[in-house]
Amino acid sequence: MTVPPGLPLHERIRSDFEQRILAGDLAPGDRLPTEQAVMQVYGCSRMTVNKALSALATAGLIDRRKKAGTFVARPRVHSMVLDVPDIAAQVRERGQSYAYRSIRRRTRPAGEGEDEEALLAGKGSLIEIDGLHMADGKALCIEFRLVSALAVPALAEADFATDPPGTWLLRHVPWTEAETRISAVAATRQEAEWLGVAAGVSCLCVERRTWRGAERITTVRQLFLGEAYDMVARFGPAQSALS
Amino acid sequence: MTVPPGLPLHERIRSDFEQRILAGDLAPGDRLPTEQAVMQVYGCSRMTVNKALSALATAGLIDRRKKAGTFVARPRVHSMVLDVPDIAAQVRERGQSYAYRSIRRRTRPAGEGEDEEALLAGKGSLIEIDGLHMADGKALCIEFRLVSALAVPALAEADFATDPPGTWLLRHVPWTEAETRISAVAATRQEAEWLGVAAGVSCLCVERRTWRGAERITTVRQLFLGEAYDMVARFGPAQSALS
DNA sequence: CAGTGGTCTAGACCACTGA
DNA sequence: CAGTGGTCTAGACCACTGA
Repeated sequence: MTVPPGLPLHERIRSDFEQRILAGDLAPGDRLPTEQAVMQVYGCSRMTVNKALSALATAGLIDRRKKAGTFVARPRVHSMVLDVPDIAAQVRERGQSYAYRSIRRRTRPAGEGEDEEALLAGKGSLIEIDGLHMADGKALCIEFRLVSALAVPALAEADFATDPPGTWLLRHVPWTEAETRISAVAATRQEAEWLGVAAGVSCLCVERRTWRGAERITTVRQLFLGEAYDMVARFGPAQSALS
Repeated sequence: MTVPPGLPLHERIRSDFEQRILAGDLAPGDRLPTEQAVMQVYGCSRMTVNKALSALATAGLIDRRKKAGTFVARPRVHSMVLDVPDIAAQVRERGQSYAYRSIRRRTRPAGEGEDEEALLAGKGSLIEIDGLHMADGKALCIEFRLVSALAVPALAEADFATDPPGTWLLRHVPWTEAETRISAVAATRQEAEWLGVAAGVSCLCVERRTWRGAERITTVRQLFLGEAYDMVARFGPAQSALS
């Protein structure tokens, strides 16, 4: 009864079990009461209980099996929520000035036989956009981007004075799927020169491919100065699905 | 009617709208039919429609506002699902042999005044576990770990012959929250020596802090040889909540 | 075969909020 | 104030699966 009364009943039930699980009061493998039992405890209908427990099952906190019952799930290791930062916003948040500086922008045919480029271009050509993300006038990240000209016809008239290409694309070509690969590389001489550091400096390399439905939109390779940048991933057992 | 009949109705409704959204047939900002309208189309009760659309709202594909209606959401940029790899499993998947090689294992008091260590140790001491992840006898990753002795008393008797410390901890001390920080660093001379490479080589640095409820469990810093390793993050608009 | 969760109905009252 | 989604009920039938 110390619970805020504004909360819907199904959320209160969900939250109650969630807390008992997170506190370790209910350990992995433990059996939860049946829906019938929970109904009686909360004095509500079965649908309300089902809604609460289904949410926990979707979130991966519990496993439900017919006849057997409901059990606290083993924690899953393999997925975390990764915050993908908006570079411009993040730079400004730190109180620095942000700027995008273009290195190259041109349209060209896809390389012959190169699967990756051909896949991206479809039956059209490629738009190549390379540039630097600057923080307080200093290079923070160098970015090499390829965009399918067919998929994004409006790009020809795009101006990156206000928004860098990534932000522009997000605003104009909503994507549905993306794949990001993260690794560490040493900057090549050319890359280091653009970044204003010595060749061989360690960089965080982010490669991202983006789709809209089945259609490939863009491929980008970003090299961040390793010390100046990092990414944070958080995990609460699929909390994102709950709140 | 070409739909597999085995699918529950609410999932079919959800899937129908999901596909129309992902295909771009319904664009961000577009309004979906009201629950009343969907009821009539599918010839079902409102609860069934509500279950389908609520799932899409939870997944972030649609926004629902009273009186105004239901709308296709703008794609969110800021969260992706990061696959956190189980190093041992991943090495074996590549057909290589996996081994964990201990470098150091000892119990010591927390450093004085060091907030991070003190926080982790609580009122107890720290267990320090450093080691190498080996693939086919070659070092792939060096790992520096601190564990709260209070939080994990069973660790004293743990044997890492079969499972490396990370896997052991996961099996024995289910965590509820973790925070991962990813960056690129150059290996120090000492680190490079353990890894069997030249000093200054670029490494992917993964730092993770793990909680169980409010209690800190472990802190780990892993240095992967950048070329030998990468991480993949995928995004479908919170698909994880759906499937 | 009996207990459990999965699904669905046909209603109801309400809070919110845009017209 | 009227339309919309949020929540909840008191039932029902069913599929699954462990005893």
